[in-house]
Amino acid sequence: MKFSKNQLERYPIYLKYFNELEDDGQEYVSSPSIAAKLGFSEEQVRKDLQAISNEQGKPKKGRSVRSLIRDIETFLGYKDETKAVLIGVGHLGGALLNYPAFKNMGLAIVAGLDSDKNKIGTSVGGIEIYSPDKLKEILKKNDAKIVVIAVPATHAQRVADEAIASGAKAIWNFAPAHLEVEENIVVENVNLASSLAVLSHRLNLAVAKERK
Amino acid sequence: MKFSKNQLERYPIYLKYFNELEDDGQEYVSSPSIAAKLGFSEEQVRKDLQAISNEQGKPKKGRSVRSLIRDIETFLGYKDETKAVLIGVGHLGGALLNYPAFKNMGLAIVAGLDSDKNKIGTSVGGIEIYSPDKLKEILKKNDAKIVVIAVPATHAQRVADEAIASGAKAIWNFAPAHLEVEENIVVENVNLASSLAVLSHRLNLAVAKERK
DNA sequence: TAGATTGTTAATCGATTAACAATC
DNA sequence: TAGATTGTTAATCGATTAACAATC
Repeated sequence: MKFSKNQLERYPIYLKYFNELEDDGQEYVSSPSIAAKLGFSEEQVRKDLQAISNEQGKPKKGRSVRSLIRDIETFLGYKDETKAVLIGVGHLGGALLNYPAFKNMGLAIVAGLDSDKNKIGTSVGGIEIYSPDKLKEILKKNDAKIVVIAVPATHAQRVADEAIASGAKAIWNFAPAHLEVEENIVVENVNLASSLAVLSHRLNLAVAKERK
Repeated sequence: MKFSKNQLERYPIYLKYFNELEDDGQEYVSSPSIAAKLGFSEEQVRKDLQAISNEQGKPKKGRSVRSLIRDIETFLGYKDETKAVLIGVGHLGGALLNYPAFKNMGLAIVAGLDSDKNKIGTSVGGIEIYSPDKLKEILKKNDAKIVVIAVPATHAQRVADEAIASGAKAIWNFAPAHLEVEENIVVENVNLASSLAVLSHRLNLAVAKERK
């Protein structure tokens, strides 16, 4: 089974919703109701859930909320802790170190790195800050494969190169920069400019439509 | 011409690259070279650029870097300032108020709102913080249509409802929550859980491949 | 039973890729 | 001129949607 980027992005959205349903004490949920709530088509919901669930849905009832939560969490790897190192403890990096939701997603940021001597040795969000030259050591010691990059765009490529040289296999890039990496390295960009481009374009369409 | 989400997301990536080329003094750029650099196909690059550019490309040379920059900036609306109000001046909200790149994208956050009395009246990243009950007034005074939501997930829906009731037409949602809004309201989510899901899945595939 | 919902197979749609003549 | 690159039209591919029998 192959999962497209769009499809993968939907699973955390389902999971969020199912957790709310469970908190409300709801035992079963049907594809049509999920579709209506989340704004997807019901066929898509069925396909998505079939692809990752072990338990069959029950005609007339739907699927067990609890088993869906378990199956999505397993699929997304929320059950086993994945370790990561963050580079760049500026405003954004600091916010990421303080982001409480990561631990529910199985992501543990084990260290923050920053070249600012005033930051080294302090801790942010309960996570210790080290000098960037400790990267290799820290990755190795923790068997961490993910590096989160939150440095200014001008430094992002250099930092990425260093991360890869130090053994990183995946880069979660928050810097507004395109990174060139060898093909066996995974890069996922959180590109606010791209997100804003989508927002602006849709807003313009909506405004134009209203004027009509 | 209709623009897909994916396509819209590519334009800021092109723009970033073209700005680098211009800084290097390069006058023309060809689709094949762009494709090689950014990891897109050359057909896609040609289609994307044709869709938004006024100037034709020149066989054997490519397209004028300067005119591409101008055309993408115009298309993305970077030339005229769009105003927004941010709600939730926590770690993430504070980072957004300090994010310098927004002004290059034509986005001006004119105010931050937070219910914390210790924050009200202070300024973060040069932007003043107000009480949330000032939302309507601030949106109106600035003719702002975009509300940036950076509150905890549990408050996000309520804040979104208030924003819409106060006249917001678009919501840039950084809270890890699915928002239900009327259909004429534009919502763009920056969902770190979704982004991480893509990263993790690809990393798992890459690791599995390596083991083979 | 009737009806809602499932799972599966087929059809559609849209985005991406390929092909190729035109051009500097 | 030869060759690289363009713009455009056609083909392919993959994701989404539709259709429908099976089932509780």
